[in-house]
Amino acid sequence: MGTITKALEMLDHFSRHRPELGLADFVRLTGRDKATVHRHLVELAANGFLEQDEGSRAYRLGPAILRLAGVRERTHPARSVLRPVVQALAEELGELVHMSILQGELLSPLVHADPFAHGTQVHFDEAEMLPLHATSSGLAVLAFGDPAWAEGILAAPLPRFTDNTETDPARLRAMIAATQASGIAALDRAFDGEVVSQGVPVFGPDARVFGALSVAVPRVRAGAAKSTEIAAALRRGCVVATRALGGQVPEAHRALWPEGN
Amino acid sequence: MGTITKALEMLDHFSRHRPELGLADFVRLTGRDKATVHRHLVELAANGFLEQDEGSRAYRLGPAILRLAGVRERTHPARSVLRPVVQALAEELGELVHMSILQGELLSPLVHADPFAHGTQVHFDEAEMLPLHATSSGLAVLAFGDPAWAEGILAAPLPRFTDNTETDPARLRAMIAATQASGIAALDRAFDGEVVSQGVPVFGPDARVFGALSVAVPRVRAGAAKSTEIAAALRRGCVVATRALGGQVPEAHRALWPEGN
DNA sequence: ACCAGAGGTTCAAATAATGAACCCATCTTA
DNA sequence: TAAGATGGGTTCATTATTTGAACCTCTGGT
Repeated sequence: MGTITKALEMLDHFSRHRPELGLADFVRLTGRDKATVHRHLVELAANGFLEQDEGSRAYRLGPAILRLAGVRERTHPARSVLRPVVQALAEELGELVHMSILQGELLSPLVHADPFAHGTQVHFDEAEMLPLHATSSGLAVLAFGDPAWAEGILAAPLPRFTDNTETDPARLRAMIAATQASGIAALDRAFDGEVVSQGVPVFGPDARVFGALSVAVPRVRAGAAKSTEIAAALRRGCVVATRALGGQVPEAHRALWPEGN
Repeated sequence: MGTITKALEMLDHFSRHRPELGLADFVRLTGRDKATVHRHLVELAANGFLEQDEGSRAYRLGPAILRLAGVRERTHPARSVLRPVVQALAEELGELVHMSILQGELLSPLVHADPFAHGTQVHFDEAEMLPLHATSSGLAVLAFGDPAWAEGILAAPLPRFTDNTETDPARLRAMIAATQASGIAALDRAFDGEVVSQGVPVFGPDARVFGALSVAVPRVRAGAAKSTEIAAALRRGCVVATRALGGQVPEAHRALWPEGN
């Protein structure tokens, strides 16, 4: 392992619950010699990747990271980063794939790709906001977002879009539980009367739900084999999209969407 | 220079105008051997600090940076990072110092510190939004923000707060020019009839104005000596605050607020 | 007055970084 | 189409940088 990697890996030890770490903490966490660790810390700090608290001498993430993140966001915004991911999935599956981000109590479509591989296609409007309880994307977000927040959504009156739209909180809770168990949300004609869809959550920094990735198939083409194929692709997609955003899958759920790497 | 620094400095070559760089570009920019540069690039990419375009093989800033920036923002938000800067300035000068951030066409106070060193104090309300044309903070932002945007502000009717509030666009343009030349905005009783103030801009990522740092003094204590002292402190403050935010002073104006380092 | 644990430093020994030369594409241009 | 130029990437002996045991100093607890 190169010196650069050793130094950069130290940055990974910071998190919401560990905002500051001292020299001794790093020695424990890395298992490396104190002198080595100290030199790495000093060098990271000299470059602004860490800064040291005057009083406690503890280290925290530095401002240089903010600057670089600003550059990345301006030059490669989430949308342009996710587009190739969505397109690759769509081409692989031959079906419509879309990525939406959570905004308040609705999902806002960010990118979609339709391979036009078949005669019948799913209609998708990027300007239309998606409800949480009636789409597979939404179900995925409800299942892996903050539970108290999800309860709040279920508590409000829920609109019905088709005969298959579920609006009963108790049954929705069961569907959320099933999604939490499998890692994949699946809905049959709940929003559009001709569409069957599956979705996975996508996580942002600090392992919070950022949005969802979903595949929508015309009912006429849906089937067990196709469903299995899509689920497998989405499991990968969850990890790829999360990684592209600099996000991370919550530790507790990591087994649901195995790391390809 | 350590290996870590060599690798990290490569990240600094990315900017809005240079979102992607190839191996040969880095060789030119760093002057180092191609093999060395390549190994550094690979190691940075392996840690997610860079990612490589499949097609062009060029490198761009990677998602790991976003993740770390998210952690830093959650654990050390701008306000808490700037508080010690503002407090140190206030104690050094014995006067009220505040930092405000630009929100639309007004400045929103973020932190302030009052050393209570004298009998007469400046009244400061953190809940009150500050106008751009009548405060030194605002003048600083107008002077170093986007010129077209600043013109738009001057084009609208401007409220008058005291007898000294300047509302004439032509005269305001002259004051902006003076601020651009000196690097310090100064106003005498333009917003509060008893207060004299000076301000400097603070820049965020990508060298755009983020807000302003300002010192307000009761008119009765104002004077040439004090004004000079404050200006010197603010020149430093601009650089310190900008750096704390991960921002950068625009290249063209760097001489106005010399780097302490 | 002592000990434990923190941050930080030193210098010989050893490991990891280095760079000249090389390979293989693709793209220009003669 | 052949020769040259440019770009990405790799190899391996040489070299220089990183490494870690021991040491220093300070603070807080008992």
